[in-house]
Order: sequence, then structure tokens, then C-alpha cells
Amino acid sequence: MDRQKIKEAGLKLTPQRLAILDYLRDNLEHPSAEDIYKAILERFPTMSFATVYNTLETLREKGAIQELTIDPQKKRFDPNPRPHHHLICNRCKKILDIHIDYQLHVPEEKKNGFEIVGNHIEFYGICPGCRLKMSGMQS
Amino acid sequence: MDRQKIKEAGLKLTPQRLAILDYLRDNLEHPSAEDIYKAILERFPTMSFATVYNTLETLREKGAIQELTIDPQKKRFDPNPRPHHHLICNRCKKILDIHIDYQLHVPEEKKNGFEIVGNHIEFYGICPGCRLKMSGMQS
DNA sequence: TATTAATTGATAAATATTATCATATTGAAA
DNA sequence: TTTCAATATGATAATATTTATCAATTAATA
Repeated sequence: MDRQKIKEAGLKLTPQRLAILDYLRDNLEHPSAEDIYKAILERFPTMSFATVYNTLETLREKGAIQELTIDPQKKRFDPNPRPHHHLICNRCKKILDIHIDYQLHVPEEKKNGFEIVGNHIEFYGICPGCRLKMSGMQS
Repeated sequence: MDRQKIKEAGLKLTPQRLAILDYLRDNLEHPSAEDIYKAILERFPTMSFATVYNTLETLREKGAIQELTIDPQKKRFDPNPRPHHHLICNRCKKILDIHIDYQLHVPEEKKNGFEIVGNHIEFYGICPGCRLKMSGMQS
């Protein structure tokens, strides 16, 4: 439940935060701050853009959501804070979750002295929709 | 050789392009457009910021360099266009190459109809320098 | 060398994000 | 409950990054 997520993070429960988490929950689109703002504005006309950014940053900081750097144009947000990987369409930039637990071992001599704490895999490809569109035209 | 790289890409050989590729070659820092601009400006005072962006985008488009989306603040560029992975320091955001050939199999039922053509792994950790700094302080 | 098509550089514009701060709201204490 | 301090919001300004525009310049070739 969203209320719990906010409480657990030690944050105050505000309608704005609930609206953002409500929109994010079950959202598979990995929306940008603007996407979120626009979507919520319809039901919540007083929502400010700044609040969207504030809230997203706060939630990320508290580990309640994930910020994705996949899109070179803008940040995108993932309601699932647990480690998982992503499947990205090279054409339309659609992003899907992909849950596979790979055991990626890095030999000591390749660690460059780093202490490795996690990883994230981006799989690139072409989504079904774009493949259809492409088959209808020449390259 | 840089000249070849440019020729092969079907591009005109300009001093600006040479300067950028020269700076990028053997550079392990994965610099941003601004880093590149500033560094080159010292030896090449007429270089324009727009040209840096133009050139980087053109080179990327032709497959001569890689654009990294690892840094949420800005794009960073990698002189090595061949697939490889990256090791990122969570603290100072230093980025190092990591060359390991993992065979990442994605079962058909997890592909969501995508045709997968590649992948990129980001390993997160703390670099030796930051570990040292951290050991000297409380969290 | 002359030609032309590509490239550069100056600058403006667009986009995305962060900062500022007065006002409003939440949650806890009285 | 009401009160109050800390936190959050919303309006807006500021900053940062990237892209677009376009006249002037330059590279490649004929």
C-alpha cells in the first residue's frame, strides 16, 4: 500500500505523494517526470511540477522508487525499487522490466579495486510493434 | 588511426573532428561534451561548443563512438564503439570499462516478443579512492 | 583552381532539472 | 481538539544541457 511506503520512508503523508505513487503503481511505462505530472494534473489540478520533482527525488532517496538513466533525454522512474533488469526498444524507446537473476561474477583482477554492490542490465532490441512497422517498409 | 575512422564513416576530415577523436582516444574518463570542449579549447581556441555536439552526434550515428546514458546529469562518451560493460562508482561517478563476455540468455517467454540485439551491463560499486575517503569518516 | 556540398561557429531556442522561498499542511504534543 | 514546529507544496526564477538555425567557411573532387 502506498500509505505504508510513505510512512516507512519516514515521510509525511500528503495527497500529492499518494497521487504520484498511485499513478506509478502498476504502471509499466517507466514514465518521466513530465508524464507523471501531466497524468496527475487531470485529477489533481493544483499539482505543481516542482512537487513532482521533489517527490520523485525524495522517494528515490528513501529507496521507494528507482530512477532510470536509460533515456538520454530525460530521467524515467520505476515504481519497483528492487533490483531487476530492463528491455529497451531501440526504435520507440519503450522500456519493459525483465526479471532474471543472473549471477554475474567479476574476477578480482577486473574489479580495478572496486567494491561491487550491484548491477543493472539493459537489453536492447526491437519491440513487436516496431518490428511490424519495419516489415512494411524498406530500411 | 583517427583519420581512417573519419574516412570510413564517410565524413569530411576536419581539424575539429581530429581534435575530438584525438582527445577521446586513450581517454578512460568517459568525458561529457563539456569536458571535451574545455579540454580541446586550450589547444584549439576557435573550437565551438556546437561543433563538439555536432561531431559527437555524427560520430555516434556512424558508429565510431558510443554515447553513455549512465550519468543522469549529462551524456558521456566512450571512444570504444565495440560492446563492453561499465563499472560505475556510486560516489564519484567515475566510469571504467569492464571487458567480460557474459552469455546472457533470455528465455523466449521473457522476451515479450522483442527481438534482442544486444545488452549493456552497469556494475555499481565504490572505487578505491572513495573507499579510502569513506574509511576515514563515520557514515 | 573552381565548384559544391558538407561543416563550422555564433547564437538563439528548446528542454529538463534544480533552487528559492512564501504559504500551506501534516503529525505530534499539549 | 487545538497548537505548534517541522515539513511539504506551489509559483517562479535560475541553471544546465542539448538542439536548432543559418551565414560564413572549408574540404574534397573535378
